[in-house]
Amino acid sequence: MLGIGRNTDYAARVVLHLACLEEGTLVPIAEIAAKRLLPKPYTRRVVGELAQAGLVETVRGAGGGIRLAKPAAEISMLDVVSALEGGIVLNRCVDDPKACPLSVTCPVQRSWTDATRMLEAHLAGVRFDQLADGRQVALTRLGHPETKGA
Amino acid sequence: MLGIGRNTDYAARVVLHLACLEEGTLVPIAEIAAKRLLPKPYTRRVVGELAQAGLVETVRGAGGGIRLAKPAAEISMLDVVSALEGGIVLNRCVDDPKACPLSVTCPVQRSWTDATRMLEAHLAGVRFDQLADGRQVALTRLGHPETKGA
DNA sequence: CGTAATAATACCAAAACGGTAACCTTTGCA
DNA sequence: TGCAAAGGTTACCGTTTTGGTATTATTACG
Repeated sequence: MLGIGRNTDYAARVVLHLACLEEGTLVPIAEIAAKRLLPKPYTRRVVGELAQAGLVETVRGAGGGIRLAKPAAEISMLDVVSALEGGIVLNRCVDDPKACPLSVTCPVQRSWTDATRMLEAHLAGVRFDQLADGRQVALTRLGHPETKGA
Repeated sequence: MLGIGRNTDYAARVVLHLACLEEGTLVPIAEIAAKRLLPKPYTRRVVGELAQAGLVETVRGAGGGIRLAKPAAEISMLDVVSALEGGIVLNRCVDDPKACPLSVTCPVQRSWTDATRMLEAHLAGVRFDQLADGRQVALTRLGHPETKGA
């Protein structure tokens, strides 16, 4: 099945969680993992990749945690997918035309490239401020009284 | 990297090869593999999945081979991807909303579904008669004198 | 019956996936 | 000063997938 991995899914949930909070709120990874029902140790690695990609800032030490590195409106789903999956390349020849020795006259290559660009454009249009819109309330209703910052 | 596997790529090349020929032309798998530079034994397995999906017909025995099961115009890239990848499901929750316990109020789920549908629709619009358009000539120019049927 | 072809397996090594565990480093605070 | 809370890093683990080969049917033509 053509699709993303769990890590990308988890990353999106982490970013969404942060986007739902007051801008700049610092939250420990463990708390996010607990509230969003993610495996804690794995989530730490995932967050590491989000940080490397510059989507999230981390603060070490007691009282530390993570926060968005920029406003939610400036973070798209494509950013998250790129950070975790290393980009969208539907077929090898999209990245490296020489991967296929018949590429000179290959009409399929063009088709893969078009599809890739279209998917990229669509995901780039999905921004986390939209996704987060009024969602603090929802989480609270799910049985997590204090969203710590909301 | 988010993308298809080699098998799907190979399958597309096989279908393209057949689409370039006179409708109904029977070609041995070995010949396609040779001309399109695909690993022979692997290609046979791939063709098997194309046949199971009803995209290709096989004829056993001496003088046998494979041919398209329907006109190239009725075969889309989505058909090939579905046959080989088992469908497009960008995130697990697209197929099974209960996969994520927070799905009730999850705005991201909608976003994955939209992206999936969009990609499907695009690939469904890529049909092999378009791709094959006038391509017999090209193959011949690449140094394969007789395309056996063209 | 022999040969040319696909069908269906079984097998394989290597990589990726999803996850856990352990340990190190930094930091705030008593 | 020293503990505890947090993230950083690394190693490991079992399972699945990937990409591919080899083998053994089975079918059909002549």
